[in-house]
Amino acid sequence: MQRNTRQHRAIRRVFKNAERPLTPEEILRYGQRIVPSLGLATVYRHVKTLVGEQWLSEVAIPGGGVRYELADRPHHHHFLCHSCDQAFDVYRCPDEVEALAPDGFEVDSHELTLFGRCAACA
Amino acid sequence: MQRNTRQHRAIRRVFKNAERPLTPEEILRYGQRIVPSLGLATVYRHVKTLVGEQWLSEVAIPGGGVRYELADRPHHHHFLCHSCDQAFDVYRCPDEVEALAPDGFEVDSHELTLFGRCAACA
DNA sequence: GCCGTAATGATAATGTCTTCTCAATAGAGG
DNA sequence: CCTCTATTGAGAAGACATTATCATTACGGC
Repeated sequence: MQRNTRQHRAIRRVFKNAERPLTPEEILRYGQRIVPSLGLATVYRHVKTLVGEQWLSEVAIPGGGVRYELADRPHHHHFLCHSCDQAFDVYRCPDEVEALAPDGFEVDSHELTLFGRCAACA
Repeated sequence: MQRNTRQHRAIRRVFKNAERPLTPEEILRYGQRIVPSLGLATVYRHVKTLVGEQWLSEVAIPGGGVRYELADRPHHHHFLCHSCDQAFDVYRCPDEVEALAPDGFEVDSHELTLFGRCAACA
């Protein structure tokens, strides 16, 4: 991952354009619009590297598969549309979440996922 | 699943005693304390049936595997300890969660998961 | 433009979780 | 207690996501 290949540029461009977390299949699909020959193995290879470089971060959504998004986004949560199965960002967060844990439990992070239908599907 | 077998009773007892969501492996381990010969296939068979009967419900925790819990529990959320990898219940919930979604999005459910160390591990 | 080699992409292999198969076992009605 | 057959349990098989293999391609320094 030291050469500046078309595939590498394409994958980074896909994330720069995306406003939401993407699955490997979505990355492949969008990337192939830029480099039609792009293969799934290359997607996985670069995603792994980019996560290691902290350029991407993993998004774990209950029920859905693993997704990835730019690591530099501020704290936020996600919405999963059960109609089109796409994930979206939610930039609002309930306060005092850490205080919800039972006594004696140490909270160091939290995930909030909303489920329903996105604006396009509703 | 019409006969009242030792295995069936054991699996239901495990859930009645459990205060937290269990993975298939945990169900197997606890169930074998009651019926030592219990096999994993039997666990999966009964879990599937019990979910169909709405006696159990699936708990999707980001990052962790699938877990199951009694379906009759009131609305609550979960805590995943990254030290012992056990899930726990959290019976407090932030208000107005549904209002967090962007305009035009219809929310019909939500999941909140806290991560950290449980009381026993902290 | 050439060359060395990193990157690619098709496919095989892997790992993990879940379900299927089938001979042996054990509920439960008579 | 017998008999019928649903259930069990061990292992095989399947499904799925991710990673490894390796011949081919194409960056990029010279």
